[in-house]
Amino acid sequence: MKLKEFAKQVGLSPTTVSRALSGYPEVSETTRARVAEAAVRLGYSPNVNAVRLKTGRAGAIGVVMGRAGEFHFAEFMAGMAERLVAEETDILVIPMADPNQEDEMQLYRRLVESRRVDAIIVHSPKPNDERIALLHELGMPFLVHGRSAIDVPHAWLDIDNETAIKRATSHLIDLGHRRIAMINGRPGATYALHRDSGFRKALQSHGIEPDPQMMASGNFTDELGFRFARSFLEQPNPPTAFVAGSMMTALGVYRAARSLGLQIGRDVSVIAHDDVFPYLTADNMVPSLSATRSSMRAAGTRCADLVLQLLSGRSPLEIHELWPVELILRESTGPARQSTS
Amino acid sequence: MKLKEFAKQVGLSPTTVSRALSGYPEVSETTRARVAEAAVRLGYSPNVNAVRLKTGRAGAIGVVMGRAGEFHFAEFMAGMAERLVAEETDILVIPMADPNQEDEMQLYRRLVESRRVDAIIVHSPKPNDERIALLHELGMPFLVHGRSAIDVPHAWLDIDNETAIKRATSHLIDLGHRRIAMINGRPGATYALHRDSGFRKALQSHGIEPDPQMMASGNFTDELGFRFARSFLEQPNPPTAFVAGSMMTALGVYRAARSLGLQIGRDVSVIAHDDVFPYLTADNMVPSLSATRSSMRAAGTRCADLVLQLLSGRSPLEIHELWPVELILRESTGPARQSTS
DNA sequence: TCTAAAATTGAAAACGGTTTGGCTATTTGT
DNA sequence: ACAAATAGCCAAACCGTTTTCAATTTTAGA
Repeated sequence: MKLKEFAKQVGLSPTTVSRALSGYPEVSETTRARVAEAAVRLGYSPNVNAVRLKTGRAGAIGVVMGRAGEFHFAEFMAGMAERLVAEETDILVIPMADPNQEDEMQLYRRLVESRRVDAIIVHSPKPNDERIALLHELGMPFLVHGRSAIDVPHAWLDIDNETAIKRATSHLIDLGHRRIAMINGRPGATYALHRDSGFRKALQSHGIEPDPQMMASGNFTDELGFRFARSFLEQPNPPTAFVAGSMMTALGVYRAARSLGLQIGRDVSVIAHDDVFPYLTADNMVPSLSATRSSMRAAGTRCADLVLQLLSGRSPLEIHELWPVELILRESTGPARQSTS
Repeated sequence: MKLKEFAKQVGLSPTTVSRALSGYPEVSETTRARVAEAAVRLGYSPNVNAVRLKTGRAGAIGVVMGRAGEFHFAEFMAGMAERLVAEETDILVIPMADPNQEDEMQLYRRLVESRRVDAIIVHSPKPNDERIALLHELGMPFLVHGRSAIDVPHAWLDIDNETAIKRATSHLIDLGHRRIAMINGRPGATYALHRDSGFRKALQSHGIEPDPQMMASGNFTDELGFRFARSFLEQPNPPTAFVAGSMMTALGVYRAARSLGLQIGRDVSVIAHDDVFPYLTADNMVPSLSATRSSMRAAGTRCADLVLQLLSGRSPLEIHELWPVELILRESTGPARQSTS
């Protein structure tokens, strides 16, 4: 059913019908009601592609998905979905071919030029992120999930990784731990740098020298958690506590400790960052996992909200949100045992 | 840069330029080359919305995302992305408001009518799935990931859940287990029914009566895995083996067994279904987890491929793929211990 | 009651491409 | 050498809306 045909059925011009449905003020209330009723009855809905062509709006916000198949991703998108379901906006997932730098820029450029999305959400930015510079230059509205130090105005939402990890680390120090290992995320990303910084600051303020032998970084997988933890624990002077980057990493750390006969919370303490997944909860681990916690889903919802604000004209300069992170202490952290050496 | 302007620059008519870029045969090779070069040089690319309006193609395939934030989802999409990155097609994620039946139908109906997608992938169908009937009725191309018994022609790709679970269960029986618990997925979905069926058939062919006290189903979370396993193990006549629906469920089962001082692989055997996640691998668990395995990512890639075939005219009736599932035995399964009763 | 202003409605021009049908030059076949 | 076929290109119609601008009807003011 096309507008023209529908308009004829209702006995009005396409113009008026269009206005009635789009809620313009210059159409009488009675007419609007009549049109609305007829639309439902006859099952008319405007052709999206025509609307988009005419208005220039794409009705979608874009998210570029890397190859790594991050488990955070689904949760973030579920959050976005929660907000977007009420709007006439959907999520466009753009597959990224290779982690190749140049290709990625090309991808963003094409994405912008193709006008398939009204805005883009950029994930895990680096301090000097080319994508941000590019999007700004191209005039595409975008929001950064995470932070960048780049000297280009942009909207962002981030969690306070530095403070979170600083508090977590300080807490371990307060418990008497002096040899603390750190398993961080992908090197290069700002969030990893912030966590590193929080970690170092906590140590420093207690006069402890960070030991590069006990600091590692990589993808958030149980495998890496295990490998790193295991290798650290097998060192001559092993750590008594771990700060882990994710729930999966924590699973690996638990496994490593167990495999060496160490009891978590007594022989070794662990704090991890928890993005709050419905399928894997820190509280349920054995022993329950102390964690810095911030809901990925909530972030997705809020990011969607902010993007919508951006699209309705709010300045990117006003959109900066730094979310505090909870520190939830459970059984995986305990006082440091006396050194046996 | 618009077509008209670009055509003028190249010194050709819009018609010829359009044809040259779209690869129509009635344009000479030299002209085509010239146009292609100029397009790159001048940075011309057709307005997607105009193309879509004219051709009626949306250039996207739709996936409806439920609220549950399934962790499989991201992996499946990553797989799709692998295939789609080469095409001019992207993934449209449609947020689903409520798990409300009527609303979901309404959502699909609107999605089809809005012409935002060229095809839809339907997940976790039920034996008599209304969505399939609806999409068929509306004439929207779609592919079902999973299976349905509904009497409507449709393309599908599924893994052989029944055989997988049957083999897994049979293997446990061969090891001497007689009391085997089953923790299945969301009731209602065909895959869960197939698994149930495989489970029962294995028992039956060995003359074992399934015990409803040791069968449960629900979301794939570690929490439910733990709860069910724990309650089963605390029964007067506890199971000696578990068939678990997912990796997360298995984590919960491991936890439950440990919490009761039972050793996995010796006191209790566990087999789970593994969708192959990069961040949580069965091989790395302690003890390593025996599993029925099938790559979710590969399924995503193949589904994308099949949808593209569907769109280029292949009949849905020809598209039926049933993938075999590997059974990988590791340390979590072992011979049943003699009953202590 | 009559006119100016306000409230409604419509006709037609975009939006930016693709594609039908027609029109010239070339080839090709005999 | 000539008719028929083929290549290569273009003008114009069309896809289904939104929106400008103008026309018409009501309402308000004097």
